[in-house]
Amino acid sequence: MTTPAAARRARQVAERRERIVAVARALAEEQGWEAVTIRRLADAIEYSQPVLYGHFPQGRTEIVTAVAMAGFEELAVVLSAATSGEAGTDAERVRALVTAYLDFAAQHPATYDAMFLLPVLIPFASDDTPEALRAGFAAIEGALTGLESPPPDPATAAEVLWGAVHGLVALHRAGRLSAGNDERRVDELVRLVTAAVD
Amino acid sequence: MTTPAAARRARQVAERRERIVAVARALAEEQGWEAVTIRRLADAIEYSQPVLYGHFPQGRTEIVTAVAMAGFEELAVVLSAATSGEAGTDAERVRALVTAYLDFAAQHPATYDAMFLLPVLIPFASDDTPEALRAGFAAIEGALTGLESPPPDPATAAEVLWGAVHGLVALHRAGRLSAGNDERRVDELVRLVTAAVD
DNA sequence: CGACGGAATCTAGCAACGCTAGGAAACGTA
DNA sequence: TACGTTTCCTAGCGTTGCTAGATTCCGTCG
Repeated sequence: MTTPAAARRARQVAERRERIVAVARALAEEQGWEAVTIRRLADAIEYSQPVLYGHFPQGRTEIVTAVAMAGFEELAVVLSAATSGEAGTDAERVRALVTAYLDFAAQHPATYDAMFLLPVLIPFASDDTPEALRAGFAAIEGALTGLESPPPDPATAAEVLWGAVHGLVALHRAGRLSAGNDERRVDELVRLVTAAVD
Repeated sequence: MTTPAAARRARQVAERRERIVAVARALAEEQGWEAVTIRRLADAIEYSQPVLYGHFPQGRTEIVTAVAMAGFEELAVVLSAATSGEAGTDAERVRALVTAYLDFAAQHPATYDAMFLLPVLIPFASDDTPEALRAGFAAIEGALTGLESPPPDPATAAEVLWGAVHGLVALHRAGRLSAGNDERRVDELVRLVTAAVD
């Protein structure tokens, strides 16, 4: 049986959990993930460190995972929105998708790191891959099947396009790409995807 | 002036430095970079920890950098070799390049991480970028300019292709791509690069 | 209302990390 | 053989993630 008090406690616990995730994400975006330590998080939420392990038994990795999951959900929304508009040429629609992805990565670098760089407790490419990840991938695949001459294997093509965009993000953020050339790289990528015919 | 004794010492110092780098790389490939600690390296070379800081004043990061540099030199060789054969169709030559890159990443995962994932003390996309990095990039760019219908902006196209391949490596190693689909992804990437016409 | 019992929370500490100051030892030179 | 420099080690600082055990709080029930 659930007494009112227990319900209230459960709510408080959930709220505190959210607060931890929010603080972790904000701190990561402001000062990088190496600044996100259990001690600092504990200070921020004004509890002792063991409390954090009550919420996240797997420790720091599980907190990073929570931020990553939030990011995947946001990214799925962003990509779906970018591909929902049916209008425009092939190139315009692909560009909208790519740009949306790049913008997301640029606006939330630390969150993006949690999603794609840091070790995290999410089952990928598996049967129980979370819905948000499937949705994001589906948006990419959908954009490709909607092309005038769709690729022969859309699922694989989606993986490649995803890889290409992720690669640009990774190299760009690591400072490996020529500066002030972002536009041209997008042009080139769009050209590759849309100009390829069998 | 350099006495014979000093020359011998210099040689010994250089050898020990190489030994540190070799042990770090081997340990990283066997157990991952998180297992590469100063204490363990010191144990392995049978010296105390401060000795390592004599060789690498910037600490652990500088050791990772040394491994990364070795990797960049090897990668440049591999890519040059893959693009040197003039024979074959466009698709075959691009495939050779891509495959060489993917193979290198698969065979030296930890080294690849040092080169592209971990924080490192190398000036990228700058005037004093090391020669090995330029050479690797030049190999990619060269393969593209050698196409039947070269891309309008080869340097940018090389960045994009490099990003695409790196993205595939990154996603693949993070377990984000469907298993047993590697061949098809390469097919698709080659298709994109070679089938694109202005 | 008051005492019990379980849950929630904190204090304190472990082992490991990167890194460094300061003293000891080894070695080349005179 | 004695000096002085270079090389090296011992010991320790501050930090990390994480946890065992004591303590405090709080809802429930007599």
